[in-house]
Amino acid sequence: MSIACDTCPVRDSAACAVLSEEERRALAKAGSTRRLTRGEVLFAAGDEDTACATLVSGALKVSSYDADGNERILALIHPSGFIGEMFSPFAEHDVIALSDSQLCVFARRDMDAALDAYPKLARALLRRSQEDLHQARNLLALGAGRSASEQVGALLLALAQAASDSPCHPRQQFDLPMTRGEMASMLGLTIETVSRALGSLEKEGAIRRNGTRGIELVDPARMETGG
Amino acid sequence: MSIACDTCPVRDSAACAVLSEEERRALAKAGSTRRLTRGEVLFAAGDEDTACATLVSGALKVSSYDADGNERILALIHPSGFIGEMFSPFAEHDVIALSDSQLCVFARRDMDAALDAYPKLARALLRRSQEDLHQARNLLALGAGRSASEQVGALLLALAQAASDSPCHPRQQFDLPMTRGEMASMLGLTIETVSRALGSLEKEGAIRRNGTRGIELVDPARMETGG
DNA sequence: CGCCTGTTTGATCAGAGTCAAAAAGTGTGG
DNA sequence: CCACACTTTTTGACTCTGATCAAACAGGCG
Repeated sequence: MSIACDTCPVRDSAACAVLSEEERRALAKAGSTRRLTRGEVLFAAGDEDTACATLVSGALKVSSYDADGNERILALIHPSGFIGEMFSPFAEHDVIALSDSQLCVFARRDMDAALDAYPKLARALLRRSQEDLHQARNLLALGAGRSASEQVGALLLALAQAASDSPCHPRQQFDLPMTRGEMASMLGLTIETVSRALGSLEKEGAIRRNGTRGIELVDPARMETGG
Repeated sequence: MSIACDTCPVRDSAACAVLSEEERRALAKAGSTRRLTRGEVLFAAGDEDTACATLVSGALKVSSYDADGNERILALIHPSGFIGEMFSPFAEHDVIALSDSQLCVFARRDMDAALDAYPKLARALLRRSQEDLHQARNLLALGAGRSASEQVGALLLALAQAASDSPCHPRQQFDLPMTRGEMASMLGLTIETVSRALGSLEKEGAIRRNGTRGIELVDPARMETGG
């Protein structure tokens, strides 16, 4: 099924943006759109019918689970992000919708052919992959030495950044795209600790809360010296 | 200065292995070899004269530093690994030799041209980049929920894996390529905790130690249920 | 309204951090 | 080869942050 590239909200920022109109149309023929509701699984770890996708709207999480079944969130995927195994014979991690999402999905075989046909595309994906790598490493660095409150503060900053339209200024008011439990499993903390951290950040005036999900950044600098 | 690809120990496993003899020779003309001794800095965070390199022998670490100057190791690079910024205008993290190392270095401009000239190379680098991404995420997952001893055990397993010639069996006897402090900063622990963890792993018969650096895996299964 | 899920708050506990000092390696020059 | 200085590792005693257990609270939705 063909995709409406003309009205695609990420047509200028996704990997396929490097293609010409004609090339893009050809690629779109091979792809199909898919909608997910919150909690739906896009890929499950171990899947062998590997595919890949560009996220058009919504948000995804990449998760793994420890021996006791506790989730650990390894990455968030935002619109225009690319996800999926191009080389491993099976999916390494679960990919699940954090909110209702819309994707542009390709069979691996077709994406493989596209890589051969359009060298520009391979380069664009390489670029994305390296950015993802930096994100993953930044998430690693985020945990280093910092206290629980500092970690939560840093996560809020990152989420504010992701919620922003402009590429370098965070939004000062936004809604959390995830539950406390999901924040906890991104940081390796517990729900209670995250909740307390948000409480103390608010008490010392770094943020203001609006209901359970609404966040307003009041004094971002103060979050990095968290109590 | 041209490189002796004919005798290169990673000629079949590095990214350039996908090139033909002739293509490889042409690429080698643009590269130069470099030797580093333990502790030498290959790239420093913020560097603008970005370059990239394939590691021929030895080992590298990718590090960042928190506000107090404490190191956090984000990744290890092993022979045939590729390192360097291809797209970011400056280096994001420090890259430092863990042991005496030998590299094959390319100016970004030349590597860029090579990507255009040899689409196969772009694909090979994409593959490597995705593998690095998985490594980084696995390192993230490694910290989840586990106790200090379990984390140290898992790190030993990963290092045994890396020290092995065969791609899927860990070596049961090997030398640690890093100090206790470096192990600690990979895991976000302290030197003392790492030392104690090694002590208890030995006491309960999971490993045997040979001097400060020598490790023998006795009962790998037991490490994952660490005490 | 009552049920269910998600969040907050409180009290207690344990694992890892910190500070301090002894022990084991490593390298140097006599 | 040994004596010495220096670094790295180990061990010990104590502290503190964040996990755990438990219960109250808030919001959605049938």
